[in-house]
Amino acid sequence: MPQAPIQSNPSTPVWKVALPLPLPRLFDYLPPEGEAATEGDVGLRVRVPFGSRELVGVVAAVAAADGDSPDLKAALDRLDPEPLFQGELLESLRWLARYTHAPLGEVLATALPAPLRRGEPLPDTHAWAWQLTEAGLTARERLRAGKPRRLADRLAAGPCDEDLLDESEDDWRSAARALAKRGLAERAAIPAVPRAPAPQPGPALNAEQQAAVDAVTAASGGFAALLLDGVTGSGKTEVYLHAIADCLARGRQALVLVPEIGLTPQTLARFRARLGVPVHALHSGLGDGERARTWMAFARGEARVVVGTRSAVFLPLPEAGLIVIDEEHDGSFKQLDGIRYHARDFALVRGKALGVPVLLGSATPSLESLRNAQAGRFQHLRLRERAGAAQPPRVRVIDVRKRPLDAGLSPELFDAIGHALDADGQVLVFKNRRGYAPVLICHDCGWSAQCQRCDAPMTVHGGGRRLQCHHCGARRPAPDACPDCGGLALQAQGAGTERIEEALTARFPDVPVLRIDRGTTQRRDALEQHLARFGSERGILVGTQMLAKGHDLPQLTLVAVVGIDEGLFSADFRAPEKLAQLLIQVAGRAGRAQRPGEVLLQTHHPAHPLLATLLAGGYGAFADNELAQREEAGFPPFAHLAMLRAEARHTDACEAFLRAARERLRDADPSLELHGPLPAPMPRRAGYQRMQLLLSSPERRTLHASLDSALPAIYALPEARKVRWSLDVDPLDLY
DNA sequence: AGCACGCCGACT
DNA sequence: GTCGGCGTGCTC
Repeated sequence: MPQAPIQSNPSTPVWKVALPLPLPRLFDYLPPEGEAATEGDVGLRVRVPFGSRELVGVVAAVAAADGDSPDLKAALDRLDPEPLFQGELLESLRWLARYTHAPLGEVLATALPAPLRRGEPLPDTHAWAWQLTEAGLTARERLRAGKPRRLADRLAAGPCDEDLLDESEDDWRSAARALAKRGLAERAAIPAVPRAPAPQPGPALNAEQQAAVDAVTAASGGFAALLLDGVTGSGKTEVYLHAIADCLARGRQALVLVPEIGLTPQTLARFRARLGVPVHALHSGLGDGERARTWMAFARGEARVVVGTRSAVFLPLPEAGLIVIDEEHDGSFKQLDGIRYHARDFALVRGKALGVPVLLGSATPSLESLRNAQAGRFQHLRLRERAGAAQPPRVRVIDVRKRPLDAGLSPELFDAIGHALDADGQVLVFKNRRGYAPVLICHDCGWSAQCQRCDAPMTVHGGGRRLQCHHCGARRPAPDACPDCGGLALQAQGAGTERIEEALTARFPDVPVLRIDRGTTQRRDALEQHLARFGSERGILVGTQMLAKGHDLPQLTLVAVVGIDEGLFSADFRAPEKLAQLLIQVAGRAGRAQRPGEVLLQTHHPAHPLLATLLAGGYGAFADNELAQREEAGFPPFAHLAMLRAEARHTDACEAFLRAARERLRDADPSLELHGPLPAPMPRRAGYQRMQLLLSSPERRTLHASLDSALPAIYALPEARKVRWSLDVDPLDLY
């Protein structure tokens, strides 16, 4: 039925609703008939008519309607009795919308689990308990000895929480089913109440760890940013666990953010075993329902600890006590599409608003964080000692110039691998390129296999039989003959993990070789399973990024890193930082236990300053040097960047939009540095042409002020409707 | 972002 | 003669 427009009194307050649309404004609605809009409605989820459809939005403000807005429609529904977004979270999300220059409605939608975003009712977060029935109470003593009897005996003392059963009884579920089938026991919903923590003691802390824990404890009760800068194996996690245990003991909630590959069953098990309270996990592998339940359990103050990836930074924390960001330098904290937020930076904003300490840990801190520590904004805590008896690995550079290579591996490397295997050690060969080979070329005419939809060569897979584009996912069989000259001299050029695996298998036929990359290891827990099967026998692991951290491999005695030369000469100003972090992280995998480890770096540029600095002075020396260079060149953290990107079928539409946008920005602030429009480093991707305009300013405020004043005009550009455009504040890649 | 309205090609 | 292509305009 069409909604009749209702004439409203211009001074009556209305709902200003943030809707999940790429439009930078709020929409006015009257509350449903018979209801009044009050200040207490701010943060409420509401269902509203919008054009010919219905949307779920959030009341962002209650105020008089805009004078010039058309006749108002009434909202259809209040979705919750109380506002879902309240207090600190709502204010921090408003900050995020301003900072990313994104519409508030899109930011709020991003912060919600999908079912709540769709307007579904709030999920139950009741805990479940088991109890004996009347029949069970009388029949218990007649039960035969066994698991059901043991469970019944336990329940005779009173109802028992499933979480507690999980911790103390194995296989209680089948016992419970058996009892339930005979009507002796039943499952009942009970209110979820945070349990008093029962922490288990861990290993004794060394002096540096204790000092770090003390610093966090001393900071509790107010905001503080603490950078825990600790070499690999120095026991950062122990510091987190102590700080979290202290937070729990004060009756407060703790949020732990970890990179995508850091959230393993092992990590969770360690947290659970030590903290003695339920530890919630939050990551993309979870179902929608579970994510929504976790969100609500935190909103209701029932849940205490969460270990989660990027999006966990949006959890409500009404009783917050501590935020931890592990591997704070990791790029996966930055979202690359939709709302382009950085979870580490947003966590700092939330910590400040909540008045709780934020602990950022890394063996290889980002240059941004090191700069903040130098400037006194972060407390700098250092862990220099490796915990236990572990020795730092020896690092050796292999000069491969003029050496014959097999799959990119030098004879010296094969020898070193052979020796390590002879000593019953495990070997890791790290190559940051998956597939068989990065390109297929014709040795007769020079043709190479390019993706039809991207400006990129196709990667060779399947031992040379298939071609795959790593940018758009296109696949096709490799041709038998050159499509250009018809010749049969097609060659896979270069080497990826697959080809290295092949070469190693050929060279060491009696040794297991396991390849780990996104091709072999899609699922979250597959890495664990593969490594478990690999065991602690002698063998070779070949892999990408995925192997740089996470799982402990105590038998690893040799780590070889090949293919670092691209990183030494990349155009990306962050390439040296990424490479240094990668080398340190990978090297950290060697010799984590009693056996001393060795790291081999294979390169054509053994005298490169990055390697020299890193080897002589470690990550700290590299970082000092790199910060000086960034300052010299006017790059972050000494300048502040934003990237305006546009994509369209035709490049002229992109260019027209970015030129017009540049004029608006120039008008807003003549001092703003503008670079472009330029073609993106890969100009065509999945059939779309892409261009970009880089904004840079030494002052963050200047950058944001210019964007604030120019963006309304940019939204309104006629050229804007012919492209897909986006703004990325603090871009990580200039791509 | 959707979705409707609106003017030009190959089909029952 | 219609179904449908996606250009463009709007959404309280």
